Amino acid sequence: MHTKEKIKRESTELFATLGYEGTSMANIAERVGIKKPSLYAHYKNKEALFLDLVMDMSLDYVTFIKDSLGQGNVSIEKQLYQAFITYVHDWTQDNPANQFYSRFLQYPPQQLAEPLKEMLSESERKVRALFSDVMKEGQEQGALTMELDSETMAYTYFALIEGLVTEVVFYSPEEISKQAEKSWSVYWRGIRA
Amino acid sequence: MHTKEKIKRESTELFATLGYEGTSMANIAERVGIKKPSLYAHYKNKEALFLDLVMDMSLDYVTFIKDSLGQGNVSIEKQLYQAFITYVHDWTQDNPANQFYSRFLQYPPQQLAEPLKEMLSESERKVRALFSDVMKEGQEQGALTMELDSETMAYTYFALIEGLVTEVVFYSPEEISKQAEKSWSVYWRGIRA
DNA sequence: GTCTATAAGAAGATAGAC
DNA sequence: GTCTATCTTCTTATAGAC
Repeated sequence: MHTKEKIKRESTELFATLGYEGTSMANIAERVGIKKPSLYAHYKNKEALFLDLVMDMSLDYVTFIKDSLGQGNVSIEKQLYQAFITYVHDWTQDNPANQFYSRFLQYPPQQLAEPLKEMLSESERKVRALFSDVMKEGQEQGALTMELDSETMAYTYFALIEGLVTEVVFYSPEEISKQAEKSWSVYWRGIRA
Repeated sequence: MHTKEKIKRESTELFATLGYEGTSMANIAERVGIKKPSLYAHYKNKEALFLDLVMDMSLDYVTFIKDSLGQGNVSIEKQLYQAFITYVHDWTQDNPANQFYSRFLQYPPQQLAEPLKEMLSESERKVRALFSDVMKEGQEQGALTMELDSETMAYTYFALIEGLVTEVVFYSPEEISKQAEKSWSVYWRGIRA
């Protein structure tokens, strides 16, 4: 089953770069090093292949976020800062899996919009809940302001990260990482007690 | 030349919804109410049509931002807040032109990436400079903190807006507008003097 | 599982009449 | 400027041999 893994890896990259319609089965087969019809021995059709990738992504995403949050035995500020920087860094790197996730979360192929949104919304909900808890803990510890509610802080946290990642259009990953440090200080000033 | 306007309007909507490869010339012609070959009397080919739309967008974008900034005879806080809310509101509405702009800024069709980026980078640069100036003025007036530089405040401002707009994937425009108010308060706490 | 061959259709684009 | 007819190429997908 090594071929199937190769199909996944190559098609992830192609879909992320060229989009769903922009990527052809012939295109994928060529990269894998097999002929086009051989793909159909592994997947019923293009949609099935694509949805299999989406499934993988949504699982990996939650794992990635949990890891970036790290252990709870450091200060809230450190914990949030670390996850913030890691997230922005990894998401702006040339990482096909992340690019795939971001792209199709925002712009799914229309006929697959429903199942795709269903799969990914659940992941996002989990991740946001995770951070909302961290914020609440921070408030209890007296590290974060009580003037704002924890959901707002979590929501804004994600929006800012999302926005920074989007800047890859104009800036290099290195510039964005530098800018992320500065934007963090704006955000931290905004939520600290 | 009424037909050309109709072609632009309909194709903007289709491209924004279905993407570049996902939109066919037949598809556009049908919406316009003409036959496919008639399109070629107005545009040399699909790429030319698409690039004409991009050109329009980049012009409209700068105008829109200038308008949302309003006159300078109110407080910096009001001015920034107003533009912030307006931007998020308009960008999450069902507005084909804005959706077109956002989509292809982030994910251009690969063969058009170069000319497209060239056209849009210039608009973005202008808009950012506009805001950087407002921030500097705010610092001189003593309304904004001197601990941060004006570029950082401007950059973070845009990143946050971008991120909020991205949330349309999960939330309704109304929910996002509400959240934008709250995220604004985080941001304002972060930059005020 | 992989191949060659091929079907069936849709894509972008052109020729030439009106 | 718009049409019908057509070309060429590319698309997804299947049949059937090995």
